[in-house]
Amino acid sequence: MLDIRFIKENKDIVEAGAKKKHIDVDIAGLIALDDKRRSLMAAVEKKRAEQNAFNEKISRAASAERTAFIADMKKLKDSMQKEENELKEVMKQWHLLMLAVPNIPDMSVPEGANEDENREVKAWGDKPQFSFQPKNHIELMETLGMVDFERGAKTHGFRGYFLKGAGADLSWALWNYARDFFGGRKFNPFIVPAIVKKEFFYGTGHLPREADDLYHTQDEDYLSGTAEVPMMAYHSGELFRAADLPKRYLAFSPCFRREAGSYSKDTKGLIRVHEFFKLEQLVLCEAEHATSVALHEEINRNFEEFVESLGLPYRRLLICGGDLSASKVKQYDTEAWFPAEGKYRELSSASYYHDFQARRFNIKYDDGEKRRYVHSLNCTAVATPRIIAAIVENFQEADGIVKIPGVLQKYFGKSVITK
RNA sequence: GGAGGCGUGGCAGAGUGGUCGAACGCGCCGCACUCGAAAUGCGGUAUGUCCGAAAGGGCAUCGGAGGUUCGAAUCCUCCCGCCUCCGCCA
Repeated sequence: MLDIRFIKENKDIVEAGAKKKHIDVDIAGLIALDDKRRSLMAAVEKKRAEQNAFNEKISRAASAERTAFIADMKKLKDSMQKEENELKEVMKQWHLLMLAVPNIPDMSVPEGANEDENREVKAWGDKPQFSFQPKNHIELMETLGMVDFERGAKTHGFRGYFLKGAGADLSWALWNYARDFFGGRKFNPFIVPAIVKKEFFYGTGHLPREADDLYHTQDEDYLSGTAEVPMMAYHSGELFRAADLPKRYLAFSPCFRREAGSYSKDTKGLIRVHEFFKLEQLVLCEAEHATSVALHEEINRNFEEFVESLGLPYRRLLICGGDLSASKVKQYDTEAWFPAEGKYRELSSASYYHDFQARRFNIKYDDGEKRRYVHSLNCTAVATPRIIAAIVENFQEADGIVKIPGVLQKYFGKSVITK
């Protein structure tokens, strides 16, 4: 959600932003509707003022006089009815249009129609060179008894999986390592609900756009695909002091994604699954662009350093306008190298939103002079099991065993996974 | 799941149809008194939105959404949350 005053004063910027994101939105129509909304409000409020003034008279009047006054008031009320109904209708349309206005992408976001035009801006690490044909994570993990897809499909269905043995242990090791790694960077650990009220998905921007990709319950609640939703909802409607900011959270939750519309993609393995676990970095900060930018770089670097500490080769993608969702200002993805496939796959996504989400969640802070909406940002800390697939593929040996990265060994308890 | 109770400003707590955006108290801010502080006295102290250069003014808001009424914190309906008891349960 943008500020209507900002939209009116910066019509060209808003329109150019939508165009860069390849989103159609009628800004001129919105502005015309807003003029209508304001004139209707003025008319209705004037009559209400009249009515309020009269109410005082009625309460003071003697009963004979009162009857006459009340008759007058009935007339006034009837004359108000039409404008009130019109205003209600205009407000409804106005809200819909306001929700449709996308956030403005940063200058540094490249032009581009879709994900094919995302820009690689950095690559780190040496891709492993194997003297043998590297196996994919499916074969490796099945052989090492880390995963069971067959019973996963039997139990859950398509995309189902069980992690077992070293697969389960490696998950716990990664969570615990991440908890220590990010805890050392001033993040507060949280375990958050995954079943969340529908309204909050509008706040983050996941609804209405991604409705098909979300599971929901018979109570009309939704299962969140990321802890970003409950973690933002946690502070909804709250007011901070500037001194309390920034807030840094490390939120752990199960994540549920229907993966509707991607039925033909990644149908095997642990890359694309219906449920997984994720620790997410989420930050709320003061409403300064420079602060948002600095924190965005920081939380993205946090993840890169986490991946570097594991020794996984990766690249950083700068997401182009056409692939940037409506609510975001800018996004980096971190992709790890998957040697068996011979390509990079996403491990993390770091985004900032300015006050776009905070307006919808009504999260403010008092800067000493006035109340302002906070800025919000988020970035993956670690998502299992996808990162496990990256680890086993990169650190496999000729005999099918997998070496555990040094930093993980004390959490995993062993330095190698063998049959 | 069943039964009952409750939701008012930063806190506490009145208010059951009419000058109620809301008493009293606490807290907080300013001023006075004081060398200073405490105590005391006086004044101020919600949010959102619209108009306005500003001063100021209008409107809305008593958990949320609707409704009844000339008029709703107060009455009605639905929803949400909290508390107590019963049931069930990791």
